[in-house]
Amino acid sequence: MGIDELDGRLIVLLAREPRIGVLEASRRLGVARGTVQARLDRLQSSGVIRGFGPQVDPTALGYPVTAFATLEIKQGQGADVRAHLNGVPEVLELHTTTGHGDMLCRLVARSNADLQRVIDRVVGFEGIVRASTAIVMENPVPLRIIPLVEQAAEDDSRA
Amino acid sequence: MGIDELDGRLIVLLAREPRIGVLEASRRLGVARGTVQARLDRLQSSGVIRGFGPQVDPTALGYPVTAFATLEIKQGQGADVRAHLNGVPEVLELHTTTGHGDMLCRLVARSNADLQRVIDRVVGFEGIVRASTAIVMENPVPLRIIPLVEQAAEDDSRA
DNA sequence: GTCATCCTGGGCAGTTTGTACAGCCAAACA
DNA sequence: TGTTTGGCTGTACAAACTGCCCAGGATGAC
Repeated sequence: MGIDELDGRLIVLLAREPRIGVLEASRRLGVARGTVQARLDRLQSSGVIRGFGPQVDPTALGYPVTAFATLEIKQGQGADVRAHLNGVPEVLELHTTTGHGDMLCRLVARSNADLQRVIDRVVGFEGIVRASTAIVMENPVPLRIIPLVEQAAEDDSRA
Repeated sequence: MGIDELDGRLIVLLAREPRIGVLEASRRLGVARGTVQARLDRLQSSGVIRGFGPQVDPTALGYPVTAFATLEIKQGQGADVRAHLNGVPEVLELHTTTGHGDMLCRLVARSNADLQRVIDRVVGFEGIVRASTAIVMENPVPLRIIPLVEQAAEDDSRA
C-alpha cells in the first residue's frame, strides 16, 4: 500500500519537472523505461497519483483573494448545505469537521469587496446558522506534497 | 489578464482528461494544433496554469486523516513559526489570516492517534501560544477549479 | 528446488512533438 | 480608405516518444 524509495523519487521528479516523459524519467532515475512505466501505472491505478491535471492559479484567473469560512449548520441540513455550496463556483473546497457539526470551506473572490458578495451567497441559505470568515493574507507554505512523499518513502525503506 | 472562452474550454478539457496531448486536444476543441500550443504556452507563461504535476492522494500514501489547525502566534514570532512549520512534512499548507494574527494550517496524519504526534510537533514550538484543531470527517467538495474557470471564461465573454 | 515477481535491455510500428512557413481574416489605426 | 498587427489555419518534416512485446536474470517466498 505504501510507496518505496523508487516510487518516491519518481513522484518527486515528476512534481519538479512535470513536462518530462517516461523515457526521460527513466534516464534520470537510472532505471529501465519499462520499470518507470510499470511504476507509474501502478501508482495511478492504486490511487496514489490521482492524475496530472493542470494546476490553475486562482489569482491569475482574477481571483486574488482567498478566505476560509467556518460554517455552523442547522441540525439535519447538512445535505442541503453541501448541495448549495457545491453550486457556488467560488467555493473551492468544503470539509465537514469535528467540533460543532461544522463545515470549513475555502473561498476565493475578485477583491475584498467581491468577497462580501461571495460570503453573502454562501451564507444566504436557510440551513446555515452562522459563519465566521478568515481572510488569507499570506501563504507561506503553498499546498505541497513532496515532503510527505519523501517521508512516506523513507518510512517504507525502514519497514 | 483573464481567459477567454477557448482558454476555458482548454483548461476544463485538460482537467477532465489530463492524458491527452496537444494534438488530441486540438481535435476535441475543433481548432488547429498550433492554436492549442500557443494558448497553452500563454496560459503557462502568464501563470494561469502553474504546471501539470502529479496530484498525490495523501490517503493512498498512508495518511488518511486530515485536520485544520488554527494557531495563535506570539507577537513577532511569525517568521520563526513559518520556518518551523515548513519543516514538518505533515503540514501540507499554511496561511496567515486576518483575525488574531493567526495562522491556519492543513495537516495530515496516519491515524487519529498519529495526529496527536503531528499536533504535538506542530505546537511544540515556542512562538505558538495556542492551537485549536478541527478534524476533517468528510470532504463533500474536494479541491476543485473547473467551476471557477468556467465562471472566469463566462465573465470574459461578456466583458 | 521451484515458483512468482520485478527489473533489465532490446526491438518495432505508430503517433506526437517541436518548429517553421505561407495564407487568411478581423480589429485597430493613421 | 489603406495599412499594419495579431491570431488562427493548414501543412510539412525530422526527431523523439509511446505503447507493446519478449527473453533473460535476480530476488525472495514456499
